[in-house]
Amino acid sequence: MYSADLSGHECTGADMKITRAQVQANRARVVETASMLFRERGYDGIGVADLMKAAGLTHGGFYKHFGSKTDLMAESAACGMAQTVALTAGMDPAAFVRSYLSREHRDARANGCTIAALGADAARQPAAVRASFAAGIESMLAAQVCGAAPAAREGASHVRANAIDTMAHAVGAIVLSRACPDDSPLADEILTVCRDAILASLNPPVQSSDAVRP
Amino acid sequence: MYSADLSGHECTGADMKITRAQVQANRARVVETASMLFRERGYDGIGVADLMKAAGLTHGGFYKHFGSKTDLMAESAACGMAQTVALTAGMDPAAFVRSYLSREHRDARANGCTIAALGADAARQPAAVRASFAAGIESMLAAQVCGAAPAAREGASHVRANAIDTMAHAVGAIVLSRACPDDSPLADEILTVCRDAILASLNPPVQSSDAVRP
DNA sequence: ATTATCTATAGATCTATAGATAATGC
DNA sequence: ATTATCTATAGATCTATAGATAATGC
Repeated sequence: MYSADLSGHECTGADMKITRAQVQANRARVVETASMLFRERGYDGIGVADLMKAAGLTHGGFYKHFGSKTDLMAESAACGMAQTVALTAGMDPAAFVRSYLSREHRDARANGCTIAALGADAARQPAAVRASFAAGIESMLAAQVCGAAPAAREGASHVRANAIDTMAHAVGAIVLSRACPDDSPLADEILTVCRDAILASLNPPVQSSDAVRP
Repeated sequence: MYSADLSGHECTGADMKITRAQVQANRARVVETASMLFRERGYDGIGVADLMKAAGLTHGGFYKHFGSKTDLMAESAACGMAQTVALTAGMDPAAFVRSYLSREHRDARANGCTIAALGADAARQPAAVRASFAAGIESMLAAQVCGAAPAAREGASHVRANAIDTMAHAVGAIVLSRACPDDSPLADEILTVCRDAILASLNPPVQSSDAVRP
């Protein structure tokens, strides 16, 4: 049901057994599949058997790769956040904010920000999962995702604070907008109001917009 | 397990049957209990049987009160958000922000903001649940929770935008902080950074703080 | 020989329903 | 007579494990 065939393994159903590299690839595929399906349905919204099936495997094999479903939550969260860091690396802050607070991002949970999709779920999970989230958040801050740049004018010590603040602001906007019904005017209003407010906070308050010209 | 006895019904175990008013009270108790346990454990984190037990009833009776678990999600969300509106009514914006972005609120999910606890869960639920969230968000905006006040200086049409923006900002800070491990320095840093940023946004940027004096 | 995967299953759960029981309200 | 609650259960799920199978890697 969940879109195409993520499985990319060439060996057909019956003949099982597999090179060392295939084992690694199978494992990685489970992690990537999980990172998407967890974002789509929540940690309690999909079981080990369905995750394995979506990755093209049977569920009995799961425990040869992972100690528990919780372990996979932690690993797939790291995978999802690394994906976001890679995807947004080198974006300028305004471009990042525009893309993060877009309808496209809001409506594509499975490939969107892991924190917005699963942060609240993570709060109810064991420490290992939350540690993975904290590490992922730090990696986003280090990558200066979330537009840390403008704070430079106030000194380097505020760069981090501004990045944290912008990240929280953006995450909250997506969470709020997603909680509303599809096609709800409020859902879109939240997105545009917050997008404009965050964009405004990226620019020195008094400065006009001609700084954008090269 | 879940704290005291919410049940407040005087009739002891065996003798069942109950006045009209008791029926209403039983139903209300289920809704209130659910609004807390859902916030604590998520919509998929507690079942109908345990909810009913926590309310002092057996699970078979559930479907005489509610059409489905989904119906209870929608109703208990409205209950939780009405509780927050009542609790914060008349607070000035700065006081609200200080209390919302406190460690106490972050660490008390069961009695805290329904949107921060369940907004991401709601996104995966049927339209009825999300409609309840949209209505609850509107009621918070109408109550000028989230510090709409300072926008007045820019004209009434911006009051609503500022309230939306502040709500998203605050929700995101709680979601982010809760995703981190207990006692994580990052969890507290997120809270204090965002609290200060939101408080600063409540005051005219250039103005000093002497306006606080009566 | 090792091990990744498979089939099959144990033991808990979960939502929802069916039918019995006993008190209210006409 | 009605109905809120109870006990009991159907039918699906869920996590995790046990043991069989078959290909890799020494």
